[in-house]
Amino acid sequence: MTAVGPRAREGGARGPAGNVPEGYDPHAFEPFAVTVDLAVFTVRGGALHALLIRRGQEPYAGAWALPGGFVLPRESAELAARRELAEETGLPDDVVAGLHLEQLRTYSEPDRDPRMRVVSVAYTALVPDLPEPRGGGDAAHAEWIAFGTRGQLAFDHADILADARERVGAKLEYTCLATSFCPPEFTLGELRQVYETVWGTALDRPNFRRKVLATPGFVEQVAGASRLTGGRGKPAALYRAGPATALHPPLLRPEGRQT
Amino acid sequence: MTAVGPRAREGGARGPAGNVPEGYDPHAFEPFAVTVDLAVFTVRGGALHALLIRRGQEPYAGAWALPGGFVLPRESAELAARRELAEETGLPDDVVAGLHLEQLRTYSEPDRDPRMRVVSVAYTALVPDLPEPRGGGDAAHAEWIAFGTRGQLAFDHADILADARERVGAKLEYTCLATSFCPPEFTLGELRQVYETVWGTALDRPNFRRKVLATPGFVEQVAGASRLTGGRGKPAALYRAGPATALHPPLLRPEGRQT
DNA sequence: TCAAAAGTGTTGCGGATACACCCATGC
DNA sequence: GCATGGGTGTATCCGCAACACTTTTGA
Repeated sequence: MTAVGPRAREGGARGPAGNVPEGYDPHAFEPFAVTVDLAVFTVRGGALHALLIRRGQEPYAGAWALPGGFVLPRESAELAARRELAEETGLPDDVVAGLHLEQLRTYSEPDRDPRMRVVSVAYTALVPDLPEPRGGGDAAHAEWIAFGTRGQLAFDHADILADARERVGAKLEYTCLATSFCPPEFTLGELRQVYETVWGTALDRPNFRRKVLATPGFVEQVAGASRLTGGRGKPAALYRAGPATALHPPLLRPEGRQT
Repeated sequence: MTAVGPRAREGGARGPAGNVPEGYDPHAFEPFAVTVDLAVFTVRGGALHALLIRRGQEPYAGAWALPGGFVLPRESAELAARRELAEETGLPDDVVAGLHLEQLRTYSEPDRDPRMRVVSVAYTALVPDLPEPRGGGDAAHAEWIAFGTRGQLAFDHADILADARERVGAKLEYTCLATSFCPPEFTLGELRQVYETVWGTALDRPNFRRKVLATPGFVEQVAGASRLTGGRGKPAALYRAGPATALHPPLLRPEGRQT
């Protein structure tokens, strides 16, 4: 079974990546399956949640797994991730099209799937607290699980989820992505809770407010609108996500780091 | 031709990523080739250089391309990248084993290679200014090219190289990776030149020195050793790379950004 | 009247920038 | 001696953390 193609490098006709030697037969060697895995996060009730799916078959039957699926022959990995996201979350396609999807990393250990060689491109998505993921089709099996609640995850999905969580925490420091966790209109208190939940830290309210407002394009005030948040207290002004993507200067989490 | 496997999702036996539906035939669909591409950088003579290879065959015959190659059936992508790096640079295997290799991103556009579907995992490596890459085998074709000098690159390799360069610039801000560009023992002036070259900015010498020395584990002084650098001037103390990997606080490049 | 949350003001400390200044070496 | 690069000291400035304080609502 050993591949003829991959080793064909004779005669200076070497194959740099993205390059196929002459006489290469696509079917001559054991193929790689290429899939996408999705680490979809939301903030719900002061806790970080991930979208997981209960597996119904071996291997890892009964375990939780990340949503995902195969990359189709004429699809980029990002498109596949977006398609799967729409299927699993039940969100309308146009909403999914506007979501921020970030490529996390590719997992390619030879034995990560016991059945065959599967190379998986992992993506991270941040979504607002949705009513419920039950949209139709695959979404029926998906559930929001509080981070760290469930035990073992299938395959290497625990690694992927941990990597994704770490990345999200770091991203909040120097990008405007926190607004992706919020509904279209939100208060600064809600935005602050996103940071506090992901970082597991309490932030100084006045200073947080100043920093956010001092970054041009991070948030834009919705004229005249306000909303009560905790039931009590002064109604808070409402804001929309602004056009900015980067955060200068960054919003650093206090104290080295805490998980 | 259209895949039976990838679409097989009937009966709740859905296939999350890293998961293969029952009855899946690995050879039933058009396979994906999985390769690695390497963006290898060095600093030579005050300019950033990338390791490139001149293509000898169509498509893109005569154009420059990134080194890389196929991931073998029992190999992770990182291992493949390390193996290719050893082959292309002619460095001894044990040196390559210690080098920092970072996964950049995966490129999966369906038509990035006109011949077949190739999904490529790109890696970035930072190496000291080596004598010459001519070691043997493939390395004979590799050359260090000053960044931006050569015109069109093959495939989407110009995108990959640009992404890698951007990432390297950002990484210098908050990691200790700059020492990877330096020989085992180096002066602070050489380290500063790495930053100045990659960022294209002049840095204040005294302040740079203080920042580097203020970060525990970034560099360690080699006791008693010193070396002349520009031929003239006071001999500079020699330093080794320390055990630290992260930079707290970060070493920010002045003024928003300049390419 | 009290609690809770939003919003504003102010102060003080730490760190970085921007220099001035000495040291050692080659020409 | 002078140019060149290494190394040290220092004043000023800016940012931000920490906290006090006012405002507006529900109970």
